[in-house]
Amino acid sequence: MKQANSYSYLAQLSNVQREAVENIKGASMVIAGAGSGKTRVLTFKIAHMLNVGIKPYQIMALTFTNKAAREMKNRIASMIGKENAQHLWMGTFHSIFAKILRFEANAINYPSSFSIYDAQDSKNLIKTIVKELSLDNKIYKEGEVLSRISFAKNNLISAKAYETNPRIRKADERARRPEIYRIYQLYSHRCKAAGAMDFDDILMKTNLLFSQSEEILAKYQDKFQYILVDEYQDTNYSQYMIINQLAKKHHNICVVGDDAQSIYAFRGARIENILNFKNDYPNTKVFKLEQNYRSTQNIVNAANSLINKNKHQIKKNVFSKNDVGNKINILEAFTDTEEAYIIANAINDTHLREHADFADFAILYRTNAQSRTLEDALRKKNIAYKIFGGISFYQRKEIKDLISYFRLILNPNDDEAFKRIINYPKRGIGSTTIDKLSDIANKLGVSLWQAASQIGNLDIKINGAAKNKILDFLKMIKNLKADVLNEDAYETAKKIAGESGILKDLHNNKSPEGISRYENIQELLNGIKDYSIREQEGDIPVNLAQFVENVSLLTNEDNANSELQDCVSLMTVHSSKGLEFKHVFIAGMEEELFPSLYSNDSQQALEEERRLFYVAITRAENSLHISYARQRYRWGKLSHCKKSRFLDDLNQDYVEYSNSSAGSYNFGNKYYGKERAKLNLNANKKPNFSNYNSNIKPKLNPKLKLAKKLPSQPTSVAKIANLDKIKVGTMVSHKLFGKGKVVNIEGDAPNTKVSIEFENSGKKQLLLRFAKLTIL
DNA sequence: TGCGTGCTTCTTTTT
DNA sequence: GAAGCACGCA
Repeated sequence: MKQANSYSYLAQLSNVQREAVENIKGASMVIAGAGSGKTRVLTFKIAHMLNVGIKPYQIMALTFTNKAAREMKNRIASMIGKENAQHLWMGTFHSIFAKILRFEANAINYPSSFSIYDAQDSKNLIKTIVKELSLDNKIYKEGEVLSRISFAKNNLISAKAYETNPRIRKADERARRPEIYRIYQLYSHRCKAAGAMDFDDILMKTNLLFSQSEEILAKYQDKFQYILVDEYQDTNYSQYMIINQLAKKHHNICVVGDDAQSIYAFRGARIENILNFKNDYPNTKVFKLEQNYRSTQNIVNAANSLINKNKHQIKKNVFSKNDVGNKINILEAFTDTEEAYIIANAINDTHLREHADFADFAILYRTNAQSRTLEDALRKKNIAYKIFGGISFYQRKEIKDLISYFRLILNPNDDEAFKRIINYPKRGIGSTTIDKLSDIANKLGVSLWQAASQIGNLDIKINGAAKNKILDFLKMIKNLKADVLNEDAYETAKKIAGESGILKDLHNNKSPEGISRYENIQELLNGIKDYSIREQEGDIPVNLAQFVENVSLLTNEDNANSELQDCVSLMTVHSSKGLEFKHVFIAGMEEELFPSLYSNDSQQALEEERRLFYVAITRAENSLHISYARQRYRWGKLSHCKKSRFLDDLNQDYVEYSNSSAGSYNFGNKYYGKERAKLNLNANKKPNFSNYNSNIKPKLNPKLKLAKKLPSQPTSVAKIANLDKIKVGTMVSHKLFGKGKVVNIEGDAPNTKVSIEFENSGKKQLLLRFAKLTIL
């Protein structure tokens, strides 16, 4: 044990922070207001625990993202040395317990190489089940069924318990979805047969494991004598029970959180977990961190005035002793495009005037779809940016395809992976053959792989050609399987990408998206290389299995483009949790967007949205700009918007309004002035959008490598070049229908419908958005 | 069996 | 805006 004077780091903490850090034994709860140094307390506490002689492998620290875990680990390593920090059990609930489940897989009758189904896999499976049960897929929408199943799992309700629970069944009947229990049952069976778990299973099976075997539970209770949980307000019942069981023996548990920042109820998070913690552990010591070290007084005060409108909360007095700072700027723009331009300009101006780094800026929004307009504006200004979240790298088609090869090789029973790649790249195994194969598999109660393996022995109505093609496919997978466990991950992955034909297929595709997909595959391979270098311990190379086990649990934040250093961050408010920026812009502060349309029906949902806004505001250190647009392009249509009610919740002493027409807005008006002229906008006049063309693409700076976007839908000739040239009477030609004459045009772009009298096939009405027309 | 086109539908947040 | 589906042709 070290001498007291070696704890000099404790001097860097405030009194309360220090007390919380030094309280190691027993149950404790740290209620940490936004910006109060919560992460600091956690890192110092863990470092301190190690310093007083607790072994790193006795500590389990659960964080909300892998990135948070990694950063914390690094900070601890810099305080007490890498050696110790490495052996901490630190990560998300999902990654830590997946690790344990792989180790104990036997006990719950799973292969230790079980696959993890992501949301897309789960939805696909549900879709096939709904079809098989001949249910109406309009009533049993896969997303809704999945969230119902997810709700059950997060509350530890098994398929059997679901069936026999009258209250749940009634609720389903009232919602006119009485058959969900059957889908749930089949879904569970299929996952089991495929050796797969979905996200919620990881937590549920952990509970199962612990309740099933006292021996195993005791083992982990004794192993993890000290448990720390970050973001405790966002844990659900299933997570709560895991923690509860593990801590039952030694009672050394420390939870950290802020009820005001609970924003994941939609995922089953229970704010009560934090409100009731004291009931579970009567001797709990509570530490309240109330001083905000992050933001100016104006920002903190405004945030307080907002959150005070919520009824459900632990009363706290969050305060700041920083500068008063500027008032919060609230801007009204005419359109979403203009809003984006103003933000881009503001960032550029502040960058030039105050020499602020671009990395000091963040633009936050409620929905991922909003990023598009903002991106366009930033690109037009040549401002580098990176997007967190959105379609994550690992969700891309080509990436999922390659990873499905990995998954199938490691776990041949993985049906979702099997279906994905059996005919990609094209091998002439079409849907008819796959349907037949699924039928067989279902009848025998086995996986597709097993059904396919027996294809030679059975009297099956799959013709010779298809049979041979399937056998070839099986052979290829088996060959690749041979060296997967021994060789180094990168080499194996490269081999698979080559031999599966994926690389060749993408290489042959010279369209922009084909090229970008090829690049993405290369990026994944490089990522695997980086991963194995990072994770390697000693001389043993990291094999592919280790990579794949983790890849499904990587979060959006984990793969943010790391090459780009000095760039503006774009993300949803949800992803911004735990981060801070000098200058924050919150865009799209409009009714039905923020608060979301879906939160209208309940007070609870509205309060969660308000907490979400609170989280957004409290990300800002120095300056905060909130904006809303009067009109916005949404779902392909320009629609009117109303200012968000939350803006009126803010105490008006701390805010300052401006609007883009006043001309006094101090961010320079070069750009939006021009835009306005084009739009024919005027403060006193109703805006006229007849000249508004949302299809103008910004000129891109080719030198800037920016976040990749998915290819959009094919753009038609008419849409880009000839829209204004098509009038009644114009002669056009269509690939399918031949020559014709325009006889009528109705509706505004992009929903313009044209009626054309074709010489051969008569009158047809086409939607200009899709129709490819050549003007003659 | 594969592929292109046209059309419908549903629009939140994420481990 | 984008995914999914149906249809019809090769």
